[in-house]
Amino acid sequence: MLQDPTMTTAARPVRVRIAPSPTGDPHVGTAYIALFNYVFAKHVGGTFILRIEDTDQTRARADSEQMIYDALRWVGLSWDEGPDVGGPFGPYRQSERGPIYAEHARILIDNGRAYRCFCTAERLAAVRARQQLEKTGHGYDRHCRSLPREESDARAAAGEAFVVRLAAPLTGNVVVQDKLRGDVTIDVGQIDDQVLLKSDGMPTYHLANVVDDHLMEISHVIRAEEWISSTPKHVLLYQAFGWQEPQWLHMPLLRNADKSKISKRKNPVSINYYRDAGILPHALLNFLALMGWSFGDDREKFTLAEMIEVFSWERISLGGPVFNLEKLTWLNEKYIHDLDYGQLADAFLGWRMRREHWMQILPLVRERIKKLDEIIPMTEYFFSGDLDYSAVLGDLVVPEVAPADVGKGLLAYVERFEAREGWSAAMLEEEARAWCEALGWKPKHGFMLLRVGSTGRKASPPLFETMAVLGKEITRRRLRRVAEVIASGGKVK
RNA sequence: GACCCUAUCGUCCAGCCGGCCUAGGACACCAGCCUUUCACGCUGGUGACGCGGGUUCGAAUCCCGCUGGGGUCGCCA
Repeated sequence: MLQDPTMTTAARPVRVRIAPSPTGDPHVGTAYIALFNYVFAKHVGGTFILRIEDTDQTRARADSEQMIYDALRWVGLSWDEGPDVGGPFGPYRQSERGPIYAEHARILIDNGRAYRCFCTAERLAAVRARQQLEKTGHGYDRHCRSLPREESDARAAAGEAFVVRLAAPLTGNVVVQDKLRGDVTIDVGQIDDQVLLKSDGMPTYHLANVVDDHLMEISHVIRAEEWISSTPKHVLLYQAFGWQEPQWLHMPLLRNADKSKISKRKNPVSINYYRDAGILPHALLNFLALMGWSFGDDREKFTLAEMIEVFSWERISLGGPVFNLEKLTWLNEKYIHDLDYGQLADAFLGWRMRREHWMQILPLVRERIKKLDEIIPMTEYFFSGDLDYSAVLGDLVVPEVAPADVGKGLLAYVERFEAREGWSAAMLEEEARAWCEALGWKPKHGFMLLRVGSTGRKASPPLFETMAVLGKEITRRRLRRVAEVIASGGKVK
């Protein structure tokens, strides 16, 4: 009788997870991977878990976690276990699991599969620089690996700062058995003595991920392709602990039009953008399902329930799918047309027509209207996605600056607010003034550019208040797009 | 650069356990029909197996090489 390797994992209850890091806007890639985890789990009657990977103290953002919950629920995905709903394997927030990681790092030090490293950042930089120069190997030079245990213990006890590193095997191969791609064999010479525990006592992704997946009894790790090259390290960790590996499945990466990994420089990536731009949640989810997966017949529009019913890994294709806004829009149109009038009214009123949204807009226009009938025409750009700039092309200029440079300049402003936390009129204005100064543009020219770019008009309520209400997602998209319009001389629509 | 993944229309997918493929569907694009307008809808069209070697009676389908694309090389995830 042949042994089916999948039988061993099939025997385990299926438990899968999405493990986003709360470092910014809820990413469309998170929804994408969450979808496949969710659908697979539901197809086999398994459990879908949400775990928050917030081990990077410096990057975690307070509002990000809530936005992830909201965005995932908005598209229609819900989890059986997670920080906000609890569950038997908690806590589900890694920042609350510190002692667990420390304990496990300790286990590895004791069994010789990890060691303390006291190297300073400066020494590491020097090592890296020399490797660069001599074009020799790469990675940590294992300087501290041979430290006697007594010395290591003593220095740690004395309070010297250290990290814990994986003692990767020096010879041999590691095989990653990927259910989607077959066996991937890597020479251990490629594997670095990866940091497991940072000097602040927090684990790195590699340790936290492996420890949590094991403790939470995750049966299948379904994640994006970008993780495939660190998977051998994870396999090594499972071996070091003596644990059973989960089944690995690496999904293809969503791409920009130029095939690079999807990024906000080239594509809207925040789920909130699609929401604000008028995309229906089910349409977004359906579209994501089409990225790398096919229904089996020619069906392109289907419900989550239908997808769950017919789901199979065999229908995954591995080429990186380009996220195509036009096709999303077409699918969304189908969803809109299938709504009855009552549903359409509810969808529309629940969208940006909400009272809270009007309460932000009205203070900007009240002084500017004489009759109620002026409100809609005057505020139309608060309810649009992309704008038509054909009538204002002549105003998208800065005196004595070439269009290409005007476009580039505009992008520089976007970069500025991207680098800032929060979203407020005050911040936007501060950056705008500094931006004009840096470019040597008169504020009136720079500001007009921002005004026309974000509203499509020469006349608007106070610019920065307006941008604040428009929101980061819409503003970013419009400014990036108008930069293209300018640089192309109006060719891009 | 090293390692790894990947490769069918511009884009998303089907086909890939070899013949039924003069390669199918969808988006976009073009043309026509419908229509007082616009849109929807309908009909048709343009358009791809990256290249080179094998294996085979026969290859988009299997094997090898090349090339292209992507990812990863952090005390970020």
